[in-house]
Formats: sequence, structure tokens, C-alpha cells
Amino acid sequence: MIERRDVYQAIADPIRRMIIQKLSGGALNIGQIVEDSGITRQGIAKHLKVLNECGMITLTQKGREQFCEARLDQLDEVVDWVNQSRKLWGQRFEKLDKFLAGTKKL
Amino acid sequence: MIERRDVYQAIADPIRRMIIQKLSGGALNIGQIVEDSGITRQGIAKHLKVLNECGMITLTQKGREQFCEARLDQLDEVVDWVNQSRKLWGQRFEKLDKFLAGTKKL
DNA sequence: TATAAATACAACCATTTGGTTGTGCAAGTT
DNA sequence: AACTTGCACAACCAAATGGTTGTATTTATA
Repeated sequence: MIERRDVYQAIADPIRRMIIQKLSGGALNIGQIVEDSGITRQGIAKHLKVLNECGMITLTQKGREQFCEARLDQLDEVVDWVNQSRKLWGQRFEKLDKFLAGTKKL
Repeated sequence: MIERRDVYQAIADPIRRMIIQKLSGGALNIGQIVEDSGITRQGIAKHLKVLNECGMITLTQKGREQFCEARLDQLDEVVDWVNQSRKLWGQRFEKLDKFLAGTKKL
């Protein structure tokens, strides 16, 4: 129950996924992210804090506005993990196959 | 704050990811999953409950043992979502490019 | 200068999460 | 029959999560 701050945590929440999708279209300020989100600005701010701590977004002050940009490269870790699991899954009968091949030879 | 049960939630916890990785090598019973996990059987049982509710594993009773099998196809949703975000990211300047191309023609 | 806009910060709250211990029970084993 | 193994269920707990409201601060605008 340690406060985990990683990409998996970042995309675990539907609102945070929505934010990432919005930002995938280009940088936005907080007000634009709040639009049609269904929750308050303060709620969004908390999600942005999490996303920032996870390295999923970068924030840039510009006058009185704060611009948010997505760091989609962070998502590579997730895809890599999925692919690794799939690879293991594909190999799960290899040991057995090898064993059977071995017994045949005997 | 509704109790969300989806793939994103399933992979959000490091222990659950460890379970999925273990099961990627083939089906296991609960005792085998508990081995070297660092937490109690009951703790693992709770994670398995979550994974089951997310559709990430299937459970099969076999005598007094319960066999767990991973359902890795569920991870497709995550990869699809990531790819969609990346696609948007790739297209984020297209509008601007089109606009510029348009002005050139004039 | 007064006002509006964009945001930050703090306190508060209910629910979820992720773990524990303790108990009980069914299925194999000796 | 007695014991061991594998597991389910319940109660309990601290901390994290995901939201709210309320207040203050800075920046731009009329």
C-alpha cells in the first residue's frame, strides 16, 4: 500500500486515460482539459498531479496558463510488459515439447 | 469512486502483474502462486479475486486444488488503447499541415 | 484601478485498496 | 480415524484514492 507512481497507475483511472487521449491531440491548458470532463477543476488538478508524478505529462507555465503535454513514450513500458507476457505464453509448451522430443530419441 | 473492474485495474498492481507473468508460463494452483510472492495466501486470494472479476484469469476446481489460467487476450484492450493514443499523437500536426498547404495554394 | 480568468493550496470526506489474523471446512493421506 | 493440505470466508486495519468546497494568489483585461 505504498503510494505507487508508475505508468500502470497513471492509466488505471478512466479520467486519467481521457486526459491522456485529449492531450494526444496536442497540448492543452487545464481549463480545456476540464471541459466536458464531468468533474471539478480541482479534481482534474489532482489527476494531473498524479500524471505528472508518473512522468506521463510535462507542465509548462505560460503567463497565467499552465500548458500540459503528453509524454506518450512512457506507455512503451506497458506495451513491452504485455509483449513479454505474450512471449512467455507462446513458449509455455516448449519445455514439454523438448521433453517429448527427448524421450522420442531414447 | 465506483469499484472499477477492468484490465487497467488488473495490471495496476505490481503483485497482480507478477501473478499474470507467472501464469503466462502455464496454469498454476494457488499455493504455487503464493511461493516467493512475499505476501500471505489470503493476500494472494484477494488479488486473484480481482483478476477473476476483471476477466484476466479463469479458475478451475480440480479436487481440492484450484487451477488458475491467464487470459492474456484481455490485454489487447490496453495495447489497442495505447496505439490509438499514439495514432492521435502522430496526427496532431496534420490539421496545421493541411492549413499551411492550403495557404500555399492561395 | 477594478474585475475577471487561471490556477494553487488546504481541509475534509466516503470509499477502495491491500494487507493482516483467525476460523472453518472439504479433500486427500497415513 | 486422525492428520495434513488447499482453500474459502469474515473481521479488522492503515493508507491511498477520488472526489468535494472554500480561500488565496497571480495575471491579464475593461
